[in-house]
Amino acid sequence: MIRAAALEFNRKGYHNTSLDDIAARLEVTKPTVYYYVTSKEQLLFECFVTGVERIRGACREVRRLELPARERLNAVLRQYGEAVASEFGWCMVRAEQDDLSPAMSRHVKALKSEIDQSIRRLIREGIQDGSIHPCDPKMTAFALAGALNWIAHWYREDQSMSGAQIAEAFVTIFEAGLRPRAGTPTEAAPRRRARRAPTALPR
Amino acid sequence: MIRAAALEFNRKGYHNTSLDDIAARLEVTKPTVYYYVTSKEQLLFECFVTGVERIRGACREVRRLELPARERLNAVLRQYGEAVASEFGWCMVRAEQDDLSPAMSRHVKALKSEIDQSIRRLIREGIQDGSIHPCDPKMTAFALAGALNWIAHWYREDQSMSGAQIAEAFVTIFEAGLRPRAGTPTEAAPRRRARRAPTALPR
DNA sequence: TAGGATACCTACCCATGAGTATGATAGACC
DNA sequence: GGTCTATCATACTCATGGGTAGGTATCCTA
Repeated sequence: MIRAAALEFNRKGYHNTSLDDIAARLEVTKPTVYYYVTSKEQLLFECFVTGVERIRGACREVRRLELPARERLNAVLRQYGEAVASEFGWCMVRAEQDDLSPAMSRHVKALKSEIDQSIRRLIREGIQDGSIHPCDPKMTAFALAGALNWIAHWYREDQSMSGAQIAEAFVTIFEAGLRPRAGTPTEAAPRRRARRAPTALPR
Repeated sequence: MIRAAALEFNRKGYHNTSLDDIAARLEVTKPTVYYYVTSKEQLLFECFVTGVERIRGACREVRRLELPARERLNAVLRQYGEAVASEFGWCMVRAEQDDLSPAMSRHVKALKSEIDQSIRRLIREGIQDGSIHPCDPKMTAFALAGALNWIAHWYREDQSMSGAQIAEAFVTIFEAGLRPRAGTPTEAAPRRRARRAPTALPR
């Protein structure tokens, strides 16, 4: 039921999906849907919760691990990425508070905030235990979550990479950053266009 | 006009904003709005284009610069971040193809793809000229764009940081990555919880 | 000062889609 | 064989909101 809703929201967006569409996918009629749920927004909410629970679970899991915070963070990010690439990713990421009643909206916000705080905490711990380079935990958490959330916007099942592979690739990028490291083969090219800067950088 | 629409979409989302709302903000009535635009979706489209043009401009600008590709990329990312933090950020980022007619949807997709390709190209060039650490250009571009796009979801004008400041913070994060670098003071703590790993990492 | 263009209004139409009233079928249990 | 409950359908109601028909006031120009 909620899975059918998730798949349909995925395809056409929340507002462009009618309950008749969802009913049609299940090969029943609209009143049957209302036999199981009380409203369309409840459907969206359930989809959201289903997806988000996986991430919350991962946050709880890593508490028990005796690992540097960066590795615990990576584990959470991997689960996060897979969750966003799942059929509930769309709902998790795109469930706007505008689409929900104030009560449910508060609930959604609370869950999102909890995850955000977990990530920030892991970053802070990582800075303390030396496994993460000092940075602004808030901005960094936003950057990480944003990159992963965005997966829901471009990823579709038929893609060549699995959710896990994407998550892994992202973790690698986050860890390393773009700047070349000493001791890594980087083609050692003599920076072709980099002779000088005749114009100032905009901004 | 399109600015008013953008602000209203920002507040309540596209589908939850009626043309009466937009008209009310301008202190006119709905037919007046239709005097200037032909449809609601055209309004969304115009907002989108307005925001995206800034980024396209930045992509063109940096072509002229004689700088390592990483610096040119950073310049684009800064403009990108500021654009997303602007009043048109919401429309740029959230304009779903589901909400637009096939023709406009194609147009939107083409513009988005153009920017995506520009970023990938800069990454490839950076890897070649040695200013960017070897990585998967496609995934990296997705990660960068995702992190920046996500700004539109959480940033609101009254925030303490300006769009430029956020963009700058993000560029720093992307460049450095999370891993601590040799020679940087990182509290040099003896990785407190990191004695051993009694449990396997999930996944 | 007539004619037209610009900018705006009041009052409507109508398709869509969320949600419901009411009743049918089919198995379970007595 | 009756009735009770779970499951589902037909056939509605009704608010919302995109879009339009047709008219008016202002102002510019000839």
